[in-house]
Amino acid sequence: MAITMKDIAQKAGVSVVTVSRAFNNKPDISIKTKENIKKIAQELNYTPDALAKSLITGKTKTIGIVLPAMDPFYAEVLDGISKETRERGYGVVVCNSHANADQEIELLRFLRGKRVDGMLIYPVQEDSRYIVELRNSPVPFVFLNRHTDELKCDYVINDNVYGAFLAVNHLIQRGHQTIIYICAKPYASSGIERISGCQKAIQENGLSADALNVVTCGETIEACYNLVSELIKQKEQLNALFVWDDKLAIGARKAIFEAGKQIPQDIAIVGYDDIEISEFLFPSLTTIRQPSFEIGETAAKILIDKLENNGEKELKQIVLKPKLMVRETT
Amino acid sequence: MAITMKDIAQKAGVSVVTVSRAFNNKPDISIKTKENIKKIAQELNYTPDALAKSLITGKTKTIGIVLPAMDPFYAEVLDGISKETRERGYGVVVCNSHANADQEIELLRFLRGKRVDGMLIYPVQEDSRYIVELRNSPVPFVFLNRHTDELKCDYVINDNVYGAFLAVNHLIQRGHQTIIYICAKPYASSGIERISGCQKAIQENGLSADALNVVTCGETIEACYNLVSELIKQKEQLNALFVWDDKLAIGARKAIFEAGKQIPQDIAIVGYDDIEISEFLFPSLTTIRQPSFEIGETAAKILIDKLENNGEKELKQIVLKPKLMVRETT
DNA sequence: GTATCTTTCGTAAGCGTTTACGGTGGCGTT
DNA sequence: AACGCCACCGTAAACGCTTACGAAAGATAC
Repeated sequence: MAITMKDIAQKAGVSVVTVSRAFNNKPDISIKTKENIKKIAQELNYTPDALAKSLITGKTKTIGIVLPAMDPFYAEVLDGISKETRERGYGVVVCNSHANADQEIELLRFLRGKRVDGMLIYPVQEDSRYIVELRNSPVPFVFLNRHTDELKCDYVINDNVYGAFLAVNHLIQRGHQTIIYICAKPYASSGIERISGCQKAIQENGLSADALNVVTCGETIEACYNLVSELIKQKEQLNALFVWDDKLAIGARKAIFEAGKQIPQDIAIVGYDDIEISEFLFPSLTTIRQPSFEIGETAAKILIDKLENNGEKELKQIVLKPKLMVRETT
Repeated sequence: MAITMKDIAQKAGVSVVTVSRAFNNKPDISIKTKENIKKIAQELNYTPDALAKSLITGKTKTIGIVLPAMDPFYAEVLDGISKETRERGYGVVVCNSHANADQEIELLRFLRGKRVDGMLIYPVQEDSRYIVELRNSPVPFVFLNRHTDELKCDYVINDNVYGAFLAVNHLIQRGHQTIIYICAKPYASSGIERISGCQKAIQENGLSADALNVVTCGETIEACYNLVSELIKQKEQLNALFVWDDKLAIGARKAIFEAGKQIPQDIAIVGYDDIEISEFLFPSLTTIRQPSFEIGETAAKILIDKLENNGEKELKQIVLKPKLMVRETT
């Protein structure tokens, strides 16, 4: 059994209430008693029971996080969240939905059960069940890098339209006339927006709509590797690739090199995210930098602000601008 | 305010106890009442308060996880843990110590406060404060991929001595006479063991001790990139590199390519971990595969087994064998 | 018709905290 | 001597749930 306040109270010859007050540094306990209590707590290696405390205060000082996967990109988002929550005295419960809508719902319930004060959610968006789940939930939340018209809520996203525009525009300015977009999640808000960003770049540069070719791909490196290998075999004029994210771009690169083609001479390639390794690939990867750390940090800030001034009802919908990082693959 | 059993009890015209019993499917509640209660709970979108439940049962059905960082390798360990915990009905609270001993201690306390049933710990091992912290803690735990002589406890590790041996032995058999080991954590158990594995390979192949050169490196890709760039400038005979992990190996590759050298013709390179992207680099990375997923899965299994048969006192110390993955960089 | 057993439910207590409120004793004031 | 005040601490109730125990009602037995 763990040590409780009762044990300390007994040993100190005071009541449990006095012990509680001593820990919370209330002014109506004498300094002597406080010190004595703290000394005894130290000796017994007492750890306060956060469950009991939360039960009564109604606050857990914890926020729940739901991510669809755990890869370098999400890790950076998580670091941003961690930084902010740590500074503000909050703990986090991180959950991985494995990009599965069922598990996502389960996790939402799990976190509600744990009475987290708020949630940061990177929804899968396979279907819209998560929306009814959230609508019926009393727990405040902020979306990470996703939004939906079906639910008015706070979010922090990067401007996917603009990001995709930057990528395709850059490829066109490098002289490419037909561009293939390898898209992993055409159903998610980010997918839809990026496709429209691609189209915008095509239009503004006066190319015809069929200059853009959107291909759907699985979310593993291997899937992208296989897909690009196939594309190279089939298409004669494949010379500009915009890939869903940097991770998949690694698969694409491999397929290109193995086909004996040069990057960027034969085929140019642009990724998305700018994860840490992108800069250190050889040739280094041209990509669209998402402010991943900042997305996490900002979302956490908005959520905690909201938790602490309960009044605040105003929606915060932040759109961060991505940035084109021109490197050696274009 | 969230819905409680009291609300349901009122609406159903029964007592709170009956509601509790209905949810736990006790046999002494009529089927009719059970169904009615469950229907009402559904309507009100009731979520049981896990805090209150845990307070009284003494179990949270949650295990705490402390990781020193969040990168592709740890993500795989985490996936292994997730799989096992999910199947056994446990939730997880994931924490990142940022390879910082102070934060690690804080997290250990945080998790104890949250009354997790057990912990899975990947200790930083910068100093030994975590040991006294754990010694004074009533919470069962299992170490992930680390161990120490100072504390008799359960762990699941990969055989670092053997892994390093495989790497260096492979380089020697490829004809290399002098080998540089770029080591990131010479103080941790894994670091110490890998260095000794390197030495063993040197000895068994009849080379003199100074054929091995251990260099300490920071833990970022950039640090390794800078280090290897310097090494190339300084050393004439640098032709075989064994690098701490695959992530750092990416930095090393870049430095080598930029210096105009070829891999593996001029310089051969072996990594450690075999993260997903290693296979898809070009040239693909020869590396030592750690069974990362399995480490997480096994550790979780041991911990939960221990939690569920309280009797079990026997220490489980599992050593998994790493595997040499020969690819194109050697 | 009484005794006994079953089924189905309620009452009371408690998990480890916090918070509102009340009480004691010592001191200064008049 | 009576009063009030302040510093310090205790009592009681509550948070939402579970568990042990008991009780009311119907069913079964003789």
